[in-house]
Amino acid sequence: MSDLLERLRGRGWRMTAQRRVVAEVLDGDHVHLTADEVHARAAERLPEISRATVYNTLGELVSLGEILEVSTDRRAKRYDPNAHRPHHHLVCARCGAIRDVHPTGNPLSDLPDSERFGFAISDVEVTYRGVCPNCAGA
Amino acid sequence: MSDLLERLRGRGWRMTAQRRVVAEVLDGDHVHLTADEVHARAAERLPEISRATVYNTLGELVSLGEILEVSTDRRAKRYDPNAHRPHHHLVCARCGAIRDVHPTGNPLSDLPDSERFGFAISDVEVTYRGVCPNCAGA
DNA sequence: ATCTTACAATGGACATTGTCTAAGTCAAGC
DNA sequence: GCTTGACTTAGACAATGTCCATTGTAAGAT
Repeated sequence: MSDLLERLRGRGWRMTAQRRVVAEVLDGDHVHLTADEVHARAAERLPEISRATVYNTLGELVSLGEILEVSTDRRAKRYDPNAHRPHHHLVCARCGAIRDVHPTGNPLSDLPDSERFGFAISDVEVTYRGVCPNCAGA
Repeated sequence: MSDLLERLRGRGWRMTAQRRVVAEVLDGDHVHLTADEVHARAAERLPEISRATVYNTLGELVSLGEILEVSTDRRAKRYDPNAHRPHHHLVCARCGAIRDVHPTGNPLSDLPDSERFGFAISDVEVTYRGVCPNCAGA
């Protein structure tokens, strides 16, 4: 267990049983869970936790910069605990598995001024899609 | 009007009044409409057209490679008639406006083998986000 | 021109994901 | 141990999209 709970408490986050279990669910493996998956895992330990609370808590953690929202498909948003190192995503077109990746280079420098249309660009998001070894082997 | 309808007919697409108006709606300006916006514009000319038909027709046009689906936010998918020249998107973080952009370079070459995890990568999608001149001026 | 038939359109129910609200509950400070 | 404002809850609601059974029709065959 990392110091996520400590950091949150230090920021004046009111600590409730619900928030604790949500934070602990995310503070494990670097997988990319949906809100409902987080809710299911949280409910194993705190059966009465409501969906709304999970949604609220996830939204707060995103605002606090402790986790990232990832939308790689039209389905549910996923939550990425790896918020402290910039990265992009590699998604399996078959099974939807997501890996964090760290490309070299900066896509921003690939966009000439003439293609910026006066926008003040603040962020670039890159999603690689392909078939993972698991799905390809089948 | 381009030759979109001709191309579709040539591919054996059964031409109905509904499909014609949907194709014609898309065959105009290179804007990025949602399915419901397409439905609204189509209904101006064919008031009885149903939502399901618009969804079906858009899905078919995507399968045929005549238009592209774009998902730049968590809201509705948008449809991009500019399917014949590869491009990426620049999205206004305030108003959601979308522009097609053509970055130089190839993001694929920025992803070393060690970061591919055995995936057979087939596609890269780049989304630039920022504030458009309109929203910045306000 | 009419018939035939497979393919398309329709409307409405349903599914998924997420948001909102009013009322009850509780963590943390006094 | 109170008090209080923040938190949680259940369920209604919203937005987008999909599915299905029924009805309609485009286009080839006669």
